[in-house]
Amino acid sequence: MRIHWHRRDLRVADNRGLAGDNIEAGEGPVLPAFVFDPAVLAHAGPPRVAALLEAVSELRDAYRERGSDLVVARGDPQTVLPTLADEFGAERVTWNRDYTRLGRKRDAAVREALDDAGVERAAVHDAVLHEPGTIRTNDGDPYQVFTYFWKKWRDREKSPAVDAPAPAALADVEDDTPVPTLADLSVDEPAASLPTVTSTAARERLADFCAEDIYRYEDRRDYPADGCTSRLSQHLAYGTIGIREVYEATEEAYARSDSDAERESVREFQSQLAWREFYTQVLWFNPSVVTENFKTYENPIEWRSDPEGLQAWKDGETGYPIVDAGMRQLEAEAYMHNRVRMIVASFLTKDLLIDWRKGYDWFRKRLVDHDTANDNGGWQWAASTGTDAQPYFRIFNPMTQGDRYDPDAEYIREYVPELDGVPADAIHSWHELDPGTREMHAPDYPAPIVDHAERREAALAMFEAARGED
DNA sequence: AGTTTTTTAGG
DNA sequence: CTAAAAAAC
Repeated sequence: MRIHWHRRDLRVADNRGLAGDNIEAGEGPVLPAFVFDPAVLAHAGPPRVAALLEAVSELRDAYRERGSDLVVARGDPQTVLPTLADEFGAERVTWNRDYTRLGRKRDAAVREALDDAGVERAAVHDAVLHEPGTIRTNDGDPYQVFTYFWKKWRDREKSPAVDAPAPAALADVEDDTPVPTLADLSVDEPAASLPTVTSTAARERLADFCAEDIYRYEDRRDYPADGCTSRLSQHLAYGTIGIREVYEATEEAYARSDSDAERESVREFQSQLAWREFYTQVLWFNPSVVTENFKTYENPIEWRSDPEGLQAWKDGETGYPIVDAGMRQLEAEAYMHNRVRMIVASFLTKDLLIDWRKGYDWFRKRLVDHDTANDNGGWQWAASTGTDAQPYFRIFNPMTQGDRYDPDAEYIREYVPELDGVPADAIHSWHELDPGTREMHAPDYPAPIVDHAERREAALAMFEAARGED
């Protein structure tokens, strides 16, 4: 018997480790298991733990429908897994590889514990189409620039989705250990209304997206009021859908297109999948990026300490409407539109001049779809500390961005009720209205807490100093 | 995956 | 004079 240890691959279909793809999977049935690891849970906020519980419950249902069960345990995996192997007489444990620093440390400890217990084990690449290290520059180095990575990624052959294991391949077991509740795990009920994070929801979403919105994606993905993005991020974060299945659906959409514009739009979406894998390989080769700048400047960057500014940012009370709308969407839905993520990240780092780590930590606790590689890559990009760091090109003007991507202020008004009924042109020129006019339009909405033009200069000076120039 | 300033074109 | 394009940062 083999145990498949589920982590961020909470599905039965298109699961390479579960299917025993490309590994010596051994004889006998597969016993699926999930371990609630306090160290991992401590790292997540309520939205992510709630989503995890939902996904694990549905996974268990899927196994029960197949006449098997998901064994649920709690504790440190390095002690739990050898115990489970012993209890069920499993001679082998498999899992899908985790590319984060924390995950790799945990997996190394589990490897050692299983070796000590005389249990065989194998880790499988599953979460990405092209595993870290397989796409390199012609000199053999991992890519640090997306464009060239993308060209190779796009042209390389992809492996197909793998089938769910047949019921006969699964262990005939029953486990009456309940999936823990939030209370069992001492985690608060999330304040946000969360998306459904299950394989069923993921498949529906993928099918819907590929039927229609994928063809508008290129033109409309940056308009947060449009809602034509895939909304697959939480599913990719938990693995409630497999990446090969996602890719195949986009290829089918490509085959159905009847114009170059539609084909380009599908490719544009696929490039977003490639961004995910680009940042995954950046993280794999540079595990310290979770806490350190990817790019080293001559001198340390002199980020400011501004607890009030940070709090206003978190609360969505900065007086910059698009920034506040984004931060309030995060609070309400544990989610934020990607364009707005860039805007609020630029605002924190380039207007408030606050260290990106403060923002990254907030996102990590709040976002239901948090993914270390993506979020860290995004934050370091915005902060000009990541790959392709460009201080001059990465200072967003929050008014211009709002005006350009939410021209009718539809998105802004949805999340900032104080601005309900205020004309779009007043919203987009909020920073230059005189206090009396602001008071007249929206007495409860704050004035801008900083002057963007001034802070833009300060940000440039901060990077000049870091670069060691006068 | 940008913004601001300067230059040029057009009425 | 405005608006679009190009250049600079």
